Amino acid sequence: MAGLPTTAYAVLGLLSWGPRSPYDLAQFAAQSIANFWNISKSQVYGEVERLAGLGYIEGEAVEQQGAPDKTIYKMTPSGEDALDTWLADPSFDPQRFRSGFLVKVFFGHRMPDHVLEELINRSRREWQSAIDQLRPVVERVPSGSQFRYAFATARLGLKMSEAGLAWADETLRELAQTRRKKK
Amino acid sequence: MAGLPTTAYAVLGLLSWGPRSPYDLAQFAAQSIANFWNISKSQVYGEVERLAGLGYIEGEAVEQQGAPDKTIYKMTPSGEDALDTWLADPSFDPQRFRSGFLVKVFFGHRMPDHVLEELINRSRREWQSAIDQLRPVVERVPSGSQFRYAFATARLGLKMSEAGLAWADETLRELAQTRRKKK
DNA sequence: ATCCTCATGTAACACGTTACATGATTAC
DNA sequence: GTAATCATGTAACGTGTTACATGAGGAT
Repeated sequence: MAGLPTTAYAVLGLLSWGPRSPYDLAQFAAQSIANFWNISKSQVYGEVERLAGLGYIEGEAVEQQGAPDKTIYKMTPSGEDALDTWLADPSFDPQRFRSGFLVKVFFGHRMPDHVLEELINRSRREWQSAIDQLRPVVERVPSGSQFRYAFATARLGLKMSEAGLAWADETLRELAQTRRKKK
Repeated sequence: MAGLPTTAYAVLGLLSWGPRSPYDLAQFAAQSIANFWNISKSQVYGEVERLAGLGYIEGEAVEQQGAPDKTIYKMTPSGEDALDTWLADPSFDPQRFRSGFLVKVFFGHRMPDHVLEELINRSRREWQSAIDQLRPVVERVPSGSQFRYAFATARLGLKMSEAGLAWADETLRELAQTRRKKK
């Protein structure tokens, strides 16, 4: 039934944690769900527009000095309903993993070995830094918190990154071995 | 100065494995790189257009009976150059993971427990079936093959899926535990 | 006979990113 | 005092998905 894109519900959901301006929402999104659902700043502006049109949220103009005026949005009861209805539907939006890096690896037989190696090394660093960022988050999760599900997403991110790191190491070893043989 | 989107190079790269029609290319893509770089049918038509305009590939019309006529594209030498130049550049296009499912989990505190559980169960099945699909591929990789890098991407997919499965199991256990406490 | 899928392709639209714009602070 | 960043937002564009179209062949 519903029909709004996930991004719309994501914005709505973030607003369920308190009123915010689009600008703040974008920042909030970047620090919370961005690892598995990135939303660009402009998209947020678009979505609040749509949600307001549907009556799911309401905006209030706030004048400021020292910074441009802004609009702060907050959920309406009808927005809460919409969010909960969406959440109650267990239909499974397929997950997409998109990696230009892997496209290059896929054509690795056309690449000079050292370039492939450097590429994989970069991916390794990338994953390592994701791990460094997520590990502390996952470890300091308050176990009884009502937000443990939010943290669960970080746990998955961590596991995925660890898998990526392991793969990079494994593949680098294989590359080194191959090169030794060729010599 | 490159500048083409990854999708274009992906199509070009697939053509490096032999001439194909856009329709066949789309199928080929679906069976090879789709796990980390999905390309829709219509996109393929668009990209061959662009690549042909750049002189990277050439199309030849083929008449058929019993099926609509088609155009078969093949790489030109200048296309090979373009592909190799792109491959030689180790710049790192950041990987994006997109999962509406995780967005729901993120707001799990608003969901009835059994819905969350069902959702995670679905993701579990999803990952399990990815594993079932990838494991045989990874295991029958001919070790000396020039295509071992292509298989390496499947290995990563497998590791990622295993990580997802482990997470689902872990999270389901946690959920069950929480529910027991609440009773 | 009818319906479904295959093989080919096009068109419309929605999603998402990047670049632009602007005045106020903060940094050097 | 000049440059970078912050806080707000808009506009333009490119990417990607979904729906449409069509005739032949296979399935029931």
